[in-house]
Amino acid sequence: MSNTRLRFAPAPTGSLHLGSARTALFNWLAARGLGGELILRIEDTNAELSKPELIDNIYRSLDWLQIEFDGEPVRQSERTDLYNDAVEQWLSDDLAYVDDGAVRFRVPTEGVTSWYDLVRGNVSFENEHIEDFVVRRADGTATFFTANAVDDFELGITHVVRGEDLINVTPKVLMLRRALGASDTPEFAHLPLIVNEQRKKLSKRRDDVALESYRERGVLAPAMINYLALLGWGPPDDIEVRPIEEIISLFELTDVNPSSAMFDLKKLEAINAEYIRAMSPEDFSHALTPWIKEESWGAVVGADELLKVAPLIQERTKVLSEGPAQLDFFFLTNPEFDEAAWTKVMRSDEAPLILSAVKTAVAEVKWDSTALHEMLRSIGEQHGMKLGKAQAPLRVAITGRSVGPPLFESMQFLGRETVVQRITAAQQKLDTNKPIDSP
RNA sequence: GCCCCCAUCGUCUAGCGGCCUAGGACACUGGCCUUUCACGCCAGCAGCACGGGUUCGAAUCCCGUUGGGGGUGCCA
Repeated sequence: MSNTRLRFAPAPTGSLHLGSARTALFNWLAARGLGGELILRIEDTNAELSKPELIDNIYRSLDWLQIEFDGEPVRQSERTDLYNDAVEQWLSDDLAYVDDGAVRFRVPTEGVTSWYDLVRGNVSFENEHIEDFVVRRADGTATFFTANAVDDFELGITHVVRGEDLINVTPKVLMLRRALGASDTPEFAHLPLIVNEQRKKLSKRRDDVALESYRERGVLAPAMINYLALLGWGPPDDIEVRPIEEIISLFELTDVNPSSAMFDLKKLEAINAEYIRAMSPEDFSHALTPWIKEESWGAVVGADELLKVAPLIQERTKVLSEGPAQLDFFFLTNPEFDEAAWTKVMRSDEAPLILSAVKTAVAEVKWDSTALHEMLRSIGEQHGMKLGKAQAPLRVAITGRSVGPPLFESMQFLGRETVVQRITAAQQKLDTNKPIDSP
Protein backbone atom coordinates (compact mmCIF):
# COMPACT_ATOMS: atom_id res chain seq x y z
CA MET A 1 0.00 0.00 0.00
CA SER A 2 1.20 3.42 -0.92
CA ASN A 3 1.36 6.29 1.54
CA THR A 4 1.68 8.83 -1.20
CA ARG A 5 -0.95 11.49 -1.04
CA LEU A 6 -1.38 14.76 -2.89
CA ARG A 7 -4.01 17.42 -2.72
CA PHE A 8 -5.46 20.09 -4.94
CA ALA A 9 -6.53 22.99 -2.78
CA PRO A 10 -8.45 25.70 -4.64
CA ALA A 11 -10.06 28.70 -3.02
CA PRO A 12 -13.57 29.05 -4.44
CA THR A 13 -13.30 32.52 -5.91
CA GLY A 14 -15.49 32.10 -8.95
CA SER A 15 -15.04 30.17 -12.13
CA LEU A 16 -12.07 27.84 -11.97
CA HIS A 17 -8.96 29.70 -13.09
CA LEU A 18 -6.86 28.28 -15.92
CA GLY A 19 -3.87 28.26 -13.62
CA SER A 20 -5.80 26.32 -11.02
CA ALA A 21 -6.93 23.88 -13.66
CA ARG A 22 -3.32 23.31 -14.66
CA THR A 23 -2.34 22.85 -11.01
CA ALA A 24 -5.16 20.35 -10.55
CA LEU A 25 -4.01 18.52 -13.66
CA PHE A 26 -0.38 18.32 -12.58
CA ASN A 27 -1.42 17.09 -9.15
CA TRP A 28 -3.52 14.45 -10.80
CA LEU A 29 -0.80 13.41 -13.22
CA ALA A 30 1.71 13.21 -10.38
CA ALA A 31 -0.65 11.26 -8.14
CA ARG A 32 -1.44 8.78 -10.89
CA GLY A 33 2.18 8.41 -11.83
CA LEU A 34 3.19 7.88 -8.23
CA GLY A 35 0.36 5.50 -7.55
CA GLY A 36 -0.83 7.79 -4.79
CA GLU A 37 -4.08 9.36 -3.72
CA LEU A 38 -5.35 12.77 -4.70
CA ILE A 39 -7.74 14.62 -2.49
CA LEU A 40 -9.70 17.76 -3.14
CA ARG A 41 -9.47 20.32 -0.40
CA ILE A 42 -11.65 23.39 -0.63
CA GLU A 43 -9.99 26.38 0.98
CA ASP A 44 -13.15 28.15 2.05
CA THR A 45 -11.76 29.68 5.19
CA ASN A 46 -14.32 32.44 5.24
CA ALA A 47 -18.05 32.57 4.72
CA GLU A 48 -17.67 34.51 1.50
CA LEU A 49 -15.84 31.59 -0.08
CA SER A 50 -18.22 29.01 1.29
CA LYS A 51 -21.09 29.81 -1.02
CA PRO A 52 -22.59 26.67 -2.56
CA GLU A 53 -22.54 28.05 -6.10
CA LEU A 54 -18.82 28.77 -5.88
CA ILE A 55 -18.11 25.29 -4.57
CA ASP A 56 -20.30 23.77 -7.27
CA ASN A 57 -18.39 25.61 -9.92
CA ILE A 58 -15.21 23.88 -8.83
CA TYR A 59 -16.87 20.49 -8.90
CA ARG A 60 -18.34 21.13 -12.32
CA SER A 61 -15.07 22.27 -13.86
CA LEU A 62 -13.07 19.41 -12.42
CA ASP A 63 -15.75 17.01 -13.51
CA TRP A 64 -15.67 18.37 -17.03
CA LEU A 65 -11.92 17.93 -17.20
CA GLN A 66 -12.40 14.44 -15.80
CA ILE A 67 -9.83 14.91 -13.10
CA GLU A 68 -10.70 12.37 -10.45
CA PHE A 69 -10.22 12.62 -6.71
CA ASP A 70 -10.07 10.04 -3.97
CA GLY A 71 -12.53 10.20 -1.13
CA GLU A 72 -14.80 13.05 -0.22
CA PRO A 73 -13.70 16.66 -0.61
CA VAL A 74 -12.30 18.25 2.52
CA ARG A 75 -13.81 21.60 3.45
CA GLN A 76 -11.64 23.86 5.54
CA SER A 77 -14.74 25.58 6.80
CA GLU A 78 -15.52 22.37 8.68
CA ARG A 79 -12.13 22.08 10.32
CA THR A 80 -11.89 25.27 12.30
CA ASP A 81 -11.54 23.41 15.60
CA LEU A 82 -8.37 21.79 14.37
CA TYR A 83 -6.87 25.15 13.49
CA ASN A 84 -7.90 26.62 16.79
CA ASP A 85 -6.35 23.80 18.75
CA ALA A 86 -3.11 24.28 16.86
CA VAL A 87 -3.02 28.00 17.58
CA GLU A 88 -3.80 27.42 21.25
CA GLN A 89 -0.98 24.93 21.43
CA TRP A 90 1.47 27.38 19.85
CA LEU A 91 0.32 30.01 22.30
CA SER A 92 0.85 27.79 25.30
CA ASP A 93 4.22 26.66 23.95
CA ASP A 94 5.10 30.32 23.55
CA LEU A 95 5.71 29.80 19.85
CA ALA A 96 3.14 32.47 19.16
CA TYR A 97 1.86 35.59 20.84
CA VAL A 98 -1.14 37.87 20.83
CA ASP A 99 -0.80 41.16 18.97
CA ASP A 100 -3.75 43.54 18.58
CA GLY A 101 -6.14 40.66 19.06
CA ALA A 102 -4.52 38.56 16.37
CA VAL A 103 -2.06 35.77 17.00
CA ARG A 104 1.37 35.96 15.44
CA PHE A 105 3.90 33.22 15.07
CA ARG A 106 7.39 33.85 16.42
CA VAL A 107 9.82 33.60 13.54
CA PRO A 108 13.45 33.05 14.49
CA THR A 109 15.71 35.96 13.63
CA GLU A 110 18.54 33.73 12.55
CA GLY A 111 19.07 30.70 10.40
CA VAL A 112 17.51 29.69 7.12
CA THR A 113 14.48 27.73 6.11
CA SER A 114 14.96 25.77 2.94
CA TRP A 115 13.75 22.78 1.02
CA TYR A 116 14.59 20.88 -2.10
CA ASP A 117 11.98 21.73 -4.68
CA LEU A 118 11.20 19.04 -7.23
CA VAL A 119 11.05 21.52 -10.06
CA ARG A 120 13.53 24.16 -8.86
CA GLY A 121 16.09 22.42 -6.72
CA ASN A 122 17.18 24.16 -3.54
CA VAL A 123 15.17 27.13 -2.42
CA SER A 124 16.09 28.90 0.75
CA PHE A 125 14.96 31.88 2.74
CA GLU A 126 16.81 33.61 5.51
CA ASN A 127 14.59 33.71 8.55
CA GLU A 128 15.52 37.27 9.34
CA HIS A 129 13.57 38.34 6.26
CA ILE A 130 10.42 36.65 7.38
CA GLU A 131 8.17 38.67 9.66
CA ASP A 132 6.16 37.35 12.58
CA PHE A 133 3.11 36.41 10.55
CA VAL A 134 -0.50 36.16 11.63
CA VAL A 135 -1.80 32.65 12.25
CA ARG A 136 -5.16 33.65 13.68
CA ARG A 137 -7.05 36.83 12.93
CA ALA A 138 -8.55 39.09 15.54
CA ASP A 139 -11.95 37.70 14.57
CA GLY A 140 -10.79 34.27 15.61
CA THR A 141 -10.49 32.69 12.15
CA ALA A 142 -7.35 30.89 11.09
CA THR A 143 -5.24 32.35 8.31
CA PHE A 144 -4.19 30.54 5.17
CA PHE A 145 -0.85 29.58 6.71
CA THR A 146 -2.40 27.83 9.66
CA ALA A 147 -5.09 25.99 7.74
CA ASN A 148 -2.57 24.98 5.12
CA ALA A 149 0.03 23.69 7.53
CA VAL A 150 -2.44 21.90 9.78
CA ASP A 151 -4.26 20.24 6.91
CA ASP A 152 -1.21 19.15 4.98
CA PHE A 153 0.09 17.61 8.18
CA GLU A 154 -3.16 16.08 9.43
CA LEU A 155 -4.12 14.78 6.04
CA GLY A 156 -0.77 13.13 5.55
CA ILE A 157 0.07 15.04 2.39
CA THR A 158 3.40 13.83 1.02
CA HIS A 159 3.68 15.98 -2.11
CA VAL A 160 2.68 19.61 -2.34
CA VAL A 161 2.22 20.63 -5.97
CA ARG A 162 1.14 24.25 -6.41
CA GLY A 163 1.83 27.45 -8.29
CA GLU A 164 5.05 29.38 -7.98
CA ASP A 165 3.14 32.32 -6.58
CA LEU A 166 3.02 30.37 -3.33
CA ILE A 167 6.72 29.72 -3.13
CA ASN A 168 7.25 32.40 -0.52
CA VAL A 169 4.64 31.03 1.85
CA THR A 170 6.46 27.72 1.96
CA PRO A 171 8.99 28.68 4.64
CA LYS A 172 6.16 29.90 6.87
CA VAL A 173 4.18 26.75 6.37
CA LEU A 174 7.29 24.70 7.03
CA MET A 175 7.83 26.50 10.34
CA LEU A 176 4.25 25.88 11.39
CA ARG A 177 4.52 22.27 10.39
CA ARG A 178 7.48 21.83 12.68
CA ALA A 179 5.68 23.67 15.45
CA LEU A 180 2.93 21.10 15.00
CA GLY A 181 5.42 18.42 15.89
CA ALA A 182 6.08 17.10 12.41
CA SER A 183 9.52 15.67 11.90
CA ASP A 184 9.23 15.16 8.17
CA THR A 185 9.01 17.55 5.24
CA PRO A 186 6.74 16.86 2.30
CA GLU A 187 8.04 17.05 -1.23
CA PHE A 188 7.36 20.39 -2.83
CA ALA A 189 6.93 21.16 -6.49
CA HIS A 190 6.30 24.78 -7.36
CA LEU A 191 4.86 24.97 -10.84
CA PRO A 192 5.72 27.78 -13.25
CA LEU A 193 3.15 30.52 -13.62
CA ILE A 194 0.96 30.74 -16.68
CA VAL A 195 1.40 34.21 -18.11
CA ASN A 196 -0.17 36.39 -20.80
CA GLU A 197 1.43 38.07 -23.83
CA GLN A 198 2.87 40.71 -21.53
CA ARG A 199 4.49 37.96 -19.48
CA LYS A 200 2.34 38.80 -16.49
CA LYS A 201 0.59 36.25 -14.37
CA LEU A 202 -2.81 35.48 -15.86
CA SER A 203 -5.30 37.58 -14.00
CA LYS A 204 -9.04 37.77 -13.83
CA ARG A 205 -9.03 41.46 -14.64
CA ARG A 206 -6.92 41.45 -17.79
CA ASP A 207 -7.22 37.99 -19.17
CA ASP A 208 -9.81 35.42 -20.03
CA VAL A 209 -8.88 32.98 -17.29
CA ALA A 210 -12.14 31.19 -16.69
CA LEU A 211 -11.94 27.57 -17.70
CA GLU A 212 -15.66 27.81 -18.25
CA SER A 213 -15.29 30.32 -21.06
CA TYR A 214 -13.12 27.96 -23.09
CA ARG A 215 -15.67 25.25 -22.63
CA GLU A 216 -18.33 27.65 -23.87
CA ARG A 217 -16.29 28.41 -26.95
CA GLY A 218 -16.24 24.79 -27.79
CA VAL A 219 -12.88 23.61 -26.59
CA LEU A 220 -13.03 19.90 -25.90
CA ALA A 221 -12.05 18.76 -22.43
CA PRO A 222 -9.40 16.28 -23.62
CA ALA A 223 -7.87 18.97 -25.82
CA MET A 224 -7.82 21.40 -22.92
CA ILE A 225 -6.14 18.81 -20.71
CA ASN A 226 -3.64 17.99 -23.42
CA TYR A 227 -2.77 21.64 -23.96
CA LEU A 228 -2.52 22.43 -20.26
CA ALA A 229 -0.15 19.50 -19.82
CA LEU A 230 2.17 21.19 -22.31
CA LEU A 231 2.42 24.34 -20.23
CA GLY A 232 5.53 23.70 -18.21
CA TRP A 233 6.13 20.19 -19.40
CA GLY A 234 7.01 18.42 -22.63
CA PRO A 235 7.11 14.74 -23.56
CA PRO A 236 10.63 13.41 -24.12
CA ASP A 237 9.68 11.97 -27.50
CA ASP A 238 8.31 15.26 -28.88
CA ILE A 239 4.84 13.86 -29.48
CA GLU A 240 2.67 16.58 -28.06
CA VAL A 241 -0.84 15.57 -28.95
CA ARG A 242 -1.60 12.22 -27.39
CA PRO A 243 -4.02 10.34 -25.14
CA ILE A 244 -4.09 11.26 -21.48
CA GLU A 245 -3.05 7.74 -20.50
CA GLU A 246 0.24 8.26 -22.27
CA ILE A 247 0.73 11.63 -20.66
CA ILE A 248 0.17 10.06 -17.27
CA SER A 249 2.78 7.43 -17.85
CA LEU A 250 5.32 9.89 -19.25
CA PHE A 251 4.81 12.69 -16.75
CA GLU A 252 7.38 13.38 -14.03
CA LEU A 253 7.30 16.29 -11.63
CA THR A 254 11.07 16.54 -11.86
CA ASP A 255 10.76 17.16 -15.60
CA VAL A 256 8.61 20.23 -15.13
CA ASN A 257 10.21 23.32 -16.60
CA PRO A 258 10.68 26.06 -13.96
CA SER A 259 10.19 29.07 -16.21
CA SER A 260 6.83 30.66 -16.76
CA ALA A 261 4.73 29.68 -19.75
CA MET A 262 2.63 31.90 -21.95
CA PHE A 263 -0.92 30.84 -22.62
CA ASP A 264 -1.20 30.56 -26.40
CA LEU A 265 -4.78 30.48 -27.62
CA LYS A 266 -3.69 29.70 -31.18
CA LYS A 267 -1.95 26.56 -30.07
CA LEU A 268 -4.87 25.52 -27.86
CA GLU A 269 -7.14 25.89 -30.88
CA ALA A 270 -4.78 23.99 -33.13
CA ILE A 271 -4.76 21.12 -30.69
CA ASN A 272 -8.50 21.33 -30.29
CA ALA A 273 -8.91 21.19 -34.07
CA GLU A 274 -6.83 18.07 -34.10
CA TYR A 275 -9.06 16.46 -31.50
CA ILE A 276 -12.13 17.50 -33.47
CA ARG A 277 -10.79 15.91 -36.64
CA ALA A 278 -10.13 12.72 -34.76
CA MET A 279 -13.76 12.41 -33.65
CA SER A 280 -16.23 10.11 -35.34
CA PRO A 281 -18.83 12.01 -37.40
CA GLU A 282 -21.44 10.91 -34.88
CA ASP A 283 -19.47 12.23 -31.92
CA PHE A 284 -18.70 15.46 -33.68
CA SER A 285 -22.31 15.97 -34.68
CA HIS A 286 -23.41 15.22 -31.15
CA ALA A 287 -20.85 17.57 -29.64
CA LEU A 288 -21.96 20.32 -32.00
CA THR A 289 -25.63 20.02 -31.10
CA PRO A 290 -25.70 22.42 -28.11
CA TRP A 291 -24.24 25.19 -30.25
CA ILE A 292 -26.74 24.56 -33.03
CA LYS A 293 -29.63 24.59 -30.61
CA GLU A 294 -28.71 28.08 -29.52
CA GLU A 295 -29.42 29.43 -33.00
CA SER A 296 -32.79 30.77 -34.04
CA TRP A 297 -32.83 28.27 -36.89
CA GLY A 298 -31.28 25.50 -34.85
CA ALA A 299 -34.21 24.35 -32.77
CA VAL A 300 -35.84 22.49 -35.60
CA VAL A 301 -32.67 20.86 -36.92
CA GLY A 302 -32.94 17.15 -36.37
CA ALA A 303 -30.07 14.95 -35.27
CA ASP A 304 -30.21 13.01 -38.53
CA GLU A 305 -30.02 16.19 -40.60
CA LEU A 306 -27.15 17.52 -38.56
CA LEU A 307 -25.29 14.28 -38.95
CA LYS A 308 -25.49 14.71 -42.73
CA VAL A 309 -23.90 18.15 -42.82
CA ALA A 310 -21.62 18.13 -39.79
CA PRO A 311 -18.97 15.99 -41.51
CA LEU A 312 -18.71 18.66 -44.20
CA ILE A 313 -17.33 21.14 -41.67
CA GLN A 314 -15.56 18.84 -39.27
CA GLU A 315 -12.05 19.41 -40.57
CA ARG A 316 -12.80 23.12 -40.93
CA THR A 317 -13.68 23.64 -37.30
CA LYS A 318 -11.22 24.72 -34.63
CA VAL A 319 -13.71 25.28 -31.84
CA LEU A 320 -17.30 24.07 -31.76
CA SER A 321 -18.70 27.57 -31.51
CA GLU A 322 -17.62 28.11 -35.12
CA GLY A 323 -20.11 25.47 -36.21
CA PRO A 324 -23.34 27.44 -36.58
CA ALA A 325 -21.83 30.11 -38.83
CA GLN A 326 -20.60 27.43 -41.15
CA LEU A 327 -23.86 25.54 -41.29
CA ASP A 328 -26.55 28.20 -41.19
CA PHE A 329 -27.07 28.37 -44.96
CA PHE A 330 -28.21 24.78 -44.93
CA PHE A 331 -31.14 25.61 -42.70
CA LEU A 332 -31.99 29.26 -43.34
CA THR A 333 -34.79 29.84 -45.84
CA ASN A 334 -33.13 32.88 -47.37
CA PRO A 335 -29.51 33.10 -46.35
CA GLU A 336 -28.09 36.56 -46.81
CA PHE A 337 -25.47 37.32 -49.40
CA ASP A 338 -22.20 38.42 -47.94
CA GLU A 339 -21.54 41.74 -49.67
CA ALA A 340 -17.79 41.34 -49.92
CA ALA A 341 -18.19 37.89 -51.43
CA TRP A 342 -20.86 39.13 -53.79
CA THR A 343 -18.89 42.00 -55.22
CA LYS A 344 -15.83 39.83 -55.48
CA VAL A 345 -17.32 37.16 -57.72
CA MET A 346 -20.61 38.38 -59.14
CA ARG A 347 -19.30 41.36 -61.06
CA SER A 348 -17.63 39.23 -63.68
CA ASP A 349 -19.24 38.80 -67.11
CA GLU A 350 -19.22 35.05 -66.68
CA ALA A 351 -21.14 34.95 -63.42
CA PRO A 352 -24.63 35.39 -64.91
CA LEU A 353 -23.78 32.95 -67.67
CA ILE A 354 -22.66 30.28 -65.22
CA LEU A 355 -25.73 30.82 -63.09
CA SER A 356 -28.20 30.45 -65.90
CA ALA A 357 -26.39 27.49 -67.40
CA VAL A 358 -26.38 25.74 -64.05
CA LYS A 359 -30.01 26.55 -63.46
CA THR A 360 -30.89 24.88 -66.71
CA ALA A 361 -28.63 21.89 -66.25
CA VAL A 362 -29.72 21.36 -62.69
CA ALA A 363 -33.25 20.52 -63.78
CA GLU A 364 -32.05 17.42 -65.54
CA VAL A 365 -28.96 16.26 -63.70
CA LYS A 366 -28.86 13.21 -61.51
CA TRP A 367 -29.01 14.50 -57.93
CA ASP A 368 -25.78 13.48 -56.34
CA SER A 369 -22.55 15.30 -55.69
CA THR A 370 -20.54 13.39 -58.27
CA ALA A 371 -22.99 14.24 -61.06
CA LEU A 372 -23.20 17.86 -59.91
CA HIS A 373 -19.44 18.02 -59.92
CA GLU A 374 -19.27 16.76 -63.48
CA MET A 375 -22.06 19.09 -64.53
CA LEU A 376 -20.29 22.21 -63.35
CA ARG A 377 -16.96 21.03 -64.65
CA SER A 378 -18.40 20.77 -68.13
CA ILE A 379 -20.28 24.08 -67.93
CA GLY A 380 -17.10 25.75 -66.82
CA GLU A 381 -15.24 24.19 -69.67
CA GLN A 382 -17.71 25.63 -72.16
CA HIS A 383 -16.91 29.07 -70.80
CA GLY A 384 -13.22 28.44 -70.68
CA MET A 385 -13.14 28.35 -66.91
CA LYS A 386 -11.56 25.95 -64.54
CA LEU A 387 -13.76 24.39 -61.95
CA GLY A 388 -12.26 26.48 -59.20
CA LYS A 389 -13.31 29.64 -60.94
CA ALA A 390 -16.66 28.39 -62.18
CA GLN A 391 -17.83 27.30 -58.76
CA ALA A 392 -17.35 30.74 -57.24
CA PRO A 393 -20.56 32.43 -58.43
CA LEU A 394 -22.54 29.29 -57.78
CA ARG A 395 -21.18 29.07 -54.27
CA VAL A 396 -22.11 32.65 -53.52
CA ALA A 397 -25.56 32.12 -55.00
CA ILE A 398 -26.19 29.05 -52.92
CA THR A 399 -24.37 29.70 -49.66
CA GLY A 400 -24.13 33.48 -49.70
CA ARG A 401 -20.38 33.29 -49.13
CA SER A 402 -17.21 32.72 -51.06
CA VAL A 403 -15.89 30.07 -48.72
CA GLY A 404 -17.55 27.13 -47.13
CA PRO A 405 -17.99 23.37 -47.13
CA PRO A 406 -17.68 21.36 -50.36
CA LEU A 407 -20.21 22.81 -52.77
CA PHE A 408 -21.59 19.75 -54.50
CA GLU A 409 -22.14 17.85 -51.29
CA SER A 410 -23.87 20.93 -49.95
CA MET A 411 -26.11 21.13 -53.02
CA GLN A 412 -26.94 17.49 -52.71
CA PHE A 413 -28.12 18.04 -49.16
CA LEU A 414 -30.13 21.17 -50.00
CA GLY A 415 -32.03 19.49 -52.83
CA ARG A 416 -32.89 20.47 -56.35
CA GLU A 417 -35.74 22.78 -55.48
CA THR A 418 -33.81 24.88 -52.98
CA VAL A 419 -30.82 25.12 -55.28
CA VAL A 420 -32.99 26.47 -58.08
CA GLN A 421 -34.63 28.92 -55.72
CA ARG A 422 -31.32 30.28 -54.53
CA ILE A 423 -29.93 30.63 -58.04
CA THR A 424 -33.07 32.53 -58.98
CA ALA A 425 -32.69 34.82 -55.99
CA ALA A 426 -29.12 35.53 -56.99
CA GLN A 427 -30.17 36.26 -60.58
CA GLN A 428 -32.77 38.70 -59.36
CA LYS A 429 -30.23 40.50 -57.22
CA LEU A 430 -27.93 40.56 -60.23
CA ASP A 431 -30.66 42.14 -62.39
CA THR A 432 -31.50 44.70 -59.76
CA ASN A 433 -27.91 45.77 -59.43
CA LYS A 434 -27.30 45.92 -63.14
CA PRO A 435 -26.29 49.42 -64.25
CA ILE A 436 -28.94 51.07 -66.42
CA ASP A 437 -26.58 51.72 -69.28
CA SER A 438 -25.76 48.04 -69.59
CA PRO A 439 -26.91 46.32 -72.78
C1' G B 1 12.72 49.27 -1.31
C1' C B 2 13.25 44.18 0.56
C1' C B 3 12.70 38.79 -0.33
C1' C B 4 12.23 34.79 -3.82
C1' C B 5 12.12 32.62 -8.65
C1' C B 6 13.25 32.45 -13.85
C1' A B 7 16.33 33.03 -18.66
C1' U B 8 16.91 27.63 -25.78
C1' C B 9 13.38 30.03 -32.35
C1' G B 10 7.65 35.16 -31.95
C1' U B 11 5.22 31.13 -28.56
C1' C B 12 5.20 26.12 -25.97
C1' U B 13 9.08 22.85 -25.50
C1' A B 14 13.43 18.64 -26.34
C1' G B 15 18.38 18.98 -24.64
C1' C B 16 20.38 17.17 -18.42
C1' G B 17 29.48 18.02 -20.77
C1' G B 18 31.10 15.56 -26.42
C1' C B 19 25.48 12.25 -30.51
C1' C B 20 23.94 20.04 -31.38
C1' U B 21 26.43 22.96 -38.17
C1' A B 22 20.51 22.82 -31.28
C1' G B 23 15.33 18.61 -32.52
C1' G B 24 9.71 18.93 -32.42
C1' A B 25 5.03 21.65 -32.18
C1' C B 26 2.03 26.26 -32.83
C1' A B 27 2.32 30.72 -35.58
C1' C B 28 4.30 32.87 -40.06
C1' U B 29 6.14 32.50 -45.48
C1' G B 30 6.48 29.78 -50.15
C1' G B 31 5.03 25.40 -53.01
C1' C B 32 2.18 20.87 -54.09
C1' C B 33 -2.72 18.67 -53.81
C1' U B 34 -7.53 20.65 -54.78
C1' U B 35 -14.69 22.45 -56.32
C1' U B 36 -13.64 27.60 -52.36
C1' C B 37 -11.83 27.15 -47.60
C1' A B 38 -9.80 23.54 -44.79
C1' C B 39 -7.14 18.93 -44.36
C1' G B 40 -2.70 16.53 -45.98
C1' C B 41 2.31 16.78 -47.92
C1' C B 42 7.04 19.40 -49.01
C1' A B 43 10.21 23.48 -48.18
C1' G B 44 11.62 27.94 -45.62
C1' C B 45 12.12 31.67 -41.73
C1' A B 46 13.73 31.87 -36.78
C1' G B 47 16.79 30.56 -30.79
C1' C B 48 21.06 28.80 -26.57
C1' A B 49 20.39 37.21 -23.12
C1' C B 50 25.53 39.11 -22.03
C1' G B 51 30.39 38.69 -19.55
C1' G B 52 33.70 35.87 -16.87
C1' G B 53 35.28 31.24 -15.18
C1' U B 54 35.65 25.37 -14.71
C1' U B 55 36.94 21.65 -18.54
C1' C B 56 40.62 18.58 -23.69
C1' G B 57 35.43 20.04 -24.69
C1' A B 58 29.55 24.03 -22.34
C1' A B 59 23.08 25.40 -24.59
C1' U B 60 24.31 22.02 -20.68
C1' C B 61 28.37 23.20 -14.37
C1' C B 62 29.88 27.87 -11.24
C1' C B 63 29.95 33.33 -10.52
C1' G B 64 28.46 38.05 -12.03
C1' U B 65 25.61 41.48 -15.14
C1' U B 66 21.28 42.51 -17.59
C1' G B 67 16.34 41.46 -18.41
C1' G B 68 11.61 39.35 -16.93
C1' G B 69 8.30 37.62 -13.26
C1' G B 70 6.26 36.52 -8.38
C1' G B 71 5.69 37.91 -3.30
C1' U B 72 5.74 41.56 0.28
C1' G B 73 -2.60 41.68 3.91
C1' C B 74 -5.56 40.09 10.33
C1' C B 75 -6.63 37.40 0.80
C1' A B 76 -5.75 32.60 -0.51
